[in-house]
Amino acid sequence: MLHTTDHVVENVLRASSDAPSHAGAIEQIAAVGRARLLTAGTTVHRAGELFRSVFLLRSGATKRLLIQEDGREQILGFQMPGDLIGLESIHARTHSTTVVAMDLCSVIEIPYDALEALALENAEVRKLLFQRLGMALREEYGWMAALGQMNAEERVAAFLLDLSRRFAARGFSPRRFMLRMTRAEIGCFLGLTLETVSRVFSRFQRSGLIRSDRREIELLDLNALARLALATSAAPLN
Amino acid sequence: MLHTTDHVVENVLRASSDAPSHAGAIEQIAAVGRARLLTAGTTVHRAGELFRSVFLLRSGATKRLLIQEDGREQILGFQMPGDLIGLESIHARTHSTTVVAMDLCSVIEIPYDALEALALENAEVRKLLFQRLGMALREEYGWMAALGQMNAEERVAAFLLDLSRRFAARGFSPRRFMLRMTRAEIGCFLGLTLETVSRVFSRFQRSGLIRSDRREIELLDLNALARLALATSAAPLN
DNA sequence: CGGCGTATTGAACGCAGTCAATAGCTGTGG
DNA sequence: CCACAGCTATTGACTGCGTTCAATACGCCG
Repeated sequence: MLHTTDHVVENVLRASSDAPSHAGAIEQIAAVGRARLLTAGTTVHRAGELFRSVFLLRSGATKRLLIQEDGREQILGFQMPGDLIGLESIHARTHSTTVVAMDLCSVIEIPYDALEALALENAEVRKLLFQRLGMALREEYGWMAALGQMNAEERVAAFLLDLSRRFAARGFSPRRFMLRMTRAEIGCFLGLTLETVSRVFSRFQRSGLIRSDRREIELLDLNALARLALATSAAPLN
Repeated sequence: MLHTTDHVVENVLRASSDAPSHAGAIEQIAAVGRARLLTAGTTVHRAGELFRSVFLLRSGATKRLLIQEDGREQILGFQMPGDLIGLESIHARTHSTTVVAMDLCSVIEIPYDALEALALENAEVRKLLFQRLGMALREEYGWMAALGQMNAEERVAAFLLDLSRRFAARGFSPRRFMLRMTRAEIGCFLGLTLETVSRVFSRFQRSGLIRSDRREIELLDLNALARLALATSAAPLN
């Protein structure tokens, strides 16, 4: 009941992603791949590994991270069903980031050769690949602005609204959802500590902006949150 | 003598960029475009504008920025000769960022139609477009990690090393170069204030890491700087 | 029940921001 | 030629937001 994963599996086919593209192309891509099941904690791909495949996330949730030599790590984003994983390494030799399954994930591995062959004959697929790459870059720009300019409350608001928007794009409620990640992971993504994230959640709850009970979140005042997170990341320009 | 722009014009043909691609493809792309000259302060493209063209920077320097509704702005990166501008908006309706010339810039405007036609018949060009997009995304990941995890000194060190690496890739000295941007712009890029940037420069100079005289920078101890900026942004993994 | 991971909350500290004063460089006009 | 304005950079003093350290509570699963 509380798990959204199963629903996602059913919904991903019609609301494959927030990409402004036809579902057709993504299904054609999926058709040339092979399904894999990943348990929580296993990697989709790892930094330094040779690039061989792109992955389509069908169900579950993953996080992308960059691990520094000194051990510090930065979470670069969270992926949802319908997202393509590893696209940024196309025509590079190796992966530069690591993507880890946060729970049981169903992915479709699309070997690079098959993807290129498909892209060669299919204009829709070519278009989708560029769209997704460009979209990822534009989203990253938004988060860079968030980390560069916003204070803790604004970052958390932008984060919640981003999740809301992405859930909505997949046919789920934009007001009520389950967080798949810990406070520490949210902090690691937003450049904050887990304590600060927790404090902001509490503050938001006291001011009536959200209702938060551990991983369960309800956004009570989307407008107020949006006012806090004026940043572009929450409301993409394109 | 102190201006590097002229030299860049001569050098761009053989060291077109830090992209791991043949110069051939970039020249073929340039061939289908039309040269334009932009004075300092004018825009290459503006957020919200319809996407029509990609631009190849031939000489000069530009900055990409995201302007929030509340007026705050974040600099997302600085472009150097050989860089492609606007690629992230391919197959999107509009541009989401603004790119501004920081001095006299020579760019080649490549209309989208011409670029697509070229990409259709030329595998090298297709490959280059994916490489550049992926590279931009991976660099952005590095800067996101910098803003999320690094303190002021580490960020400035990473910034200087990134410039150094990019100048070197274009055939210039990696140890001695001119900054094209003000302290305020560096700060805006790194999520710091201009005062903090200035203080870090002074501290680096006192510790013998750099020699800095207004816009002129000499990196005296690249190793020490690299130790500060362990982050991936300065030393790409791929 | 007890142990472990996760979350909340408090108190004190410190890094970077803010405010402010000064200096230096550049170009302009008297 | 110097005076002056405007922009850029440097440096100091103080403040404050978010971190750090620490204690406690909560939930889940053996």
